[in-house]
Amino acid sequence: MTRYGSPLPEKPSLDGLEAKWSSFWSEAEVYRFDRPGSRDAVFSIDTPPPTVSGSLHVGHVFSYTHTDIVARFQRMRGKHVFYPMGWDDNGLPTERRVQNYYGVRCDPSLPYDADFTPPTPVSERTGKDKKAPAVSISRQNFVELCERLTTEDELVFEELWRKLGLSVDWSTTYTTIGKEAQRVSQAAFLRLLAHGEVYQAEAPTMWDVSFQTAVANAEVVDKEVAGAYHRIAFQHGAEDVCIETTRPELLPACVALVAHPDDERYQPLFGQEVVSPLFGVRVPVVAHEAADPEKGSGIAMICTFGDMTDVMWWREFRLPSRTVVGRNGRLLPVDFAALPTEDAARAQGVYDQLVGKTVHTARELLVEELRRDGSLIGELRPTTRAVKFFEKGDKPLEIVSSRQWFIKTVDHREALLARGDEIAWHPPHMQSRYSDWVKGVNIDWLVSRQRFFGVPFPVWYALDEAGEPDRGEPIVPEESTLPVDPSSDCPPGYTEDQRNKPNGFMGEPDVMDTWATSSLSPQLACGWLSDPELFAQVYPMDLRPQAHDIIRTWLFTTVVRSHLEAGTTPWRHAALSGWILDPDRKKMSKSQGNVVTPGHLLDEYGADAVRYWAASGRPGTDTAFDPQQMKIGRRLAMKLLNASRFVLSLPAPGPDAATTDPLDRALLAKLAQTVEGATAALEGFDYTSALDGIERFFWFFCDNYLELVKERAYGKGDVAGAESARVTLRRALDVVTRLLAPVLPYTAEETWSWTHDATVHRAAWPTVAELGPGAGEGRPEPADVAAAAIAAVRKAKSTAKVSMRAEVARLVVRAPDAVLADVRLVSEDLMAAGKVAEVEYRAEADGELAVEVELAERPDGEA
RNA sequence: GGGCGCAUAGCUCAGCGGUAGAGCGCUGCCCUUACAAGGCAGAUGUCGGCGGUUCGAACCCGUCUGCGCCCACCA
Repeated sequence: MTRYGSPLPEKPSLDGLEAKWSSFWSEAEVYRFDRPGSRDAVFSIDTPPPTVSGSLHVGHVFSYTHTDIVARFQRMRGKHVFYPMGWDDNGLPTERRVQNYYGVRCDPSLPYDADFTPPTPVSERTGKDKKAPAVSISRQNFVELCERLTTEDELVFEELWRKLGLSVDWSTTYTTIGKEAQRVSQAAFLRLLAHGEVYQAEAPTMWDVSFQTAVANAEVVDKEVAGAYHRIAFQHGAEDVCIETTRPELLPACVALVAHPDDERYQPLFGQEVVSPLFGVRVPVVAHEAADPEKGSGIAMICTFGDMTDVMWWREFRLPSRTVVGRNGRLLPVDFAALPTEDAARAQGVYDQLVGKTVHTARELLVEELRRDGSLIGELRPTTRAVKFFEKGDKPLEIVSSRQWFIKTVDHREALLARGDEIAWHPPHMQSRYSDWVKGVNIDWLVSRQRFFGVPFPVWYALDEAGEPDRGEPIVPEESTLPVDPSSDCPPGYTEDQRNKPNGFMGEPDVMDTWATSSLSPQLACGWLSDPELFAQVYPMDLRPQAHDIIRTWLFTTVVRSHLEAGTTPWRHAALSGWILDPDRKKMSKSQGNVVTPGHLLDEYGADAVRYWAASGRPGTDTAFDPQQMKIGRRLAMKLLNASRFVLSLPAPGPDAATTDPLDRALLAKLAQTVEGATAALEGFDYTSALDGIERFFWFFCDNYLELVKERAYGKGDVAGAESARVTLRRALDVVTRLLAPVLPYTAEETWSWTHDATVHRAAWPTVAELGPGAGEGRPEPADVAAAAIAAVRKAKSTAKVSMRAEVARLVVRAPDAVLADVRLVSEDLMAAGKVAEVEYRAEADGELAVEVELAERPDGEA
């Protein structure tokens, strides 16, 4: 169906509108982005690419609707709206989904199997197959499975988005793992490398032992974990020096003790050595301001590494490295003969039973030994403490020394802070979230991950005669050859048979973190490398909509990349949406199991009703999930259908019809105010206030105006009056339909199609000027007094428990002269609508409009 | 410990210097020729506490309390 327009139905219905109009929009390319040739005519949106690792939930529906309302408004204002959709199919979430979905795991040591058939998805298996162990597959097979599943998932997502009515141009989608994403990520990386903005370093970094990868500071979250203080005695001559620790298993990693320089208890020890229990290792006692006399016993172990404070002390005091926790979270072998120990044999004996054990087990074993040894003093003191976790992980992070790639951020802190001032934040207080984070940046952005499904770093290393890589001078490809995979592609000047051979080369095994790619979403979406003409017209972008919890990750890193690559902010506006809370006011999230899936909501209430609910959540404000609000939205949509049908079924006004009646003019004055208010609100991304004003007008239009002018519009009075009512009804309806179109795109399209030849979503946004001369300066008061008077009549009838059709013998209207004058202007409509026989006017010196209603006696004698 | 936000009718929230608002829910009435998955009407509040500024404060300032989020510390 590509022809627009449909007949006025007998009984309008909301059912089936989504199917009808979404296919029309698609076939007619209603939302296609056409290049205008100039940046000024464009409104471009950096849509958040949803993670394709499961299903969309109602929170997505919520925030994406907000953006769509803005997009539709801007389009109607005449902007060429660049509104692409990305799919974030890169990285760990996808890996995890593929593992669970197919029951596979990646083993990089396996060779590629070209004839590999994907296993039956776990969810479709029956009987004992359900519990079959995971199948090991090669890295390339694994990556192919990731690509296959994300492609399927993306189709499901797109279908839902279309049903919700997002006005995305579906020909402008991008992914974060596809060829173009790889090319853009690698090219941006190489340019940073050339400018010295990215570097690699061997350093202690936070490490997830389950995923066995380094993680970035921004991805770290605190969780409260139960633990206990262990009081452990070190020996100093004949005396004990007691420390308290929640991590006794790090005792063999202890390289020093530290106390505050002013702490008199420990001042005699500074510069001396103490001896650790069980292991007999001599460690120095040092003084540092950061040591807190109030915590524990006031003197602490410095271990390699318990936390980032340890790292700081280790660096400042140039302490040795005694690594005990390995990358898999298990204890590594340690050779005590190489350490300054009093009794290497005993130390080795104690320690060897811990090797290969998890941190948890090692702790229990070591505590037993300490107790037996008598160096565990007193009882354990239970405590809860915040422990750092990878936000997607479920085991505490360890700090592991490893070689990683970093993008410089610390050096640019001031500049990045200033970039924040160039962005308009909605709501404004969200800027402080950004500023606080930037001010606190104290380590560079760690972008490498020791994983499989990600964008590879496009570098190789030459190997010397001993087979050792020269990391100082990485071999890089020409930008034109990107993307490359150094694990299968050969660097320039080498042949494949030199791979991993002395005097040959090796590929960089790491991949980039997801954020290293998604931080380039503006570059990806706007065709940075592939389409310079497009890029010039849409970048920097107008709007970044996103949730406030990823300001420190996505928003921050995007600003970093734009700053370093283009010397600009990526967008002019950032609109931060809130979360969806369940009825208990908890954040709705998958892990909590309180997620409501949007599919059935759309079926039950209709897309417009769901959108209406979404529009009730202000920018940046967490909003409760509320089906009741969807019912109201549905009622509004029904009202639009019915009111439209009614107005359009009245006799059409003639070509010379004009708004002449005072009530009609007052209505247009009211509408002019509504248009002004809604336009200003939407320009400031305040779709909630806009909708509030529009809705208020629309209900006034239906409940009061429509009822008041009904009789006149039927043609029961003079011709001029009837024509004025008919033309005003149509004009107001036409305008209010366009005002509602961004929120209720399906319903508005349906009613619009009854009288127009082209989609409402490309129609011009209403202006005050089109309401005719004088509407902008017109007085809405006559409409307000008419509404107040008719309300008084209704109230009287309601109180008397009679039908609204009951006759009124007399109205007595008391008000100051100016108000009475307005009432006189609308008296004929008032009398017709209220079935009033006579109106009496009594002038008062001041005070409000007061209306007395005298009901007519009924023929049967009852009042 | 620092920062940000929030506290208004039973619920969800708007109002942000001039007589307390909306919707839902609740109660009552009405099958009124657009609409019964409707319509009309009604009741409901020391606007978190305490001070201050002001002719006047839900609104501005200070302070306290409670809730949420972010950051830091986490021996």
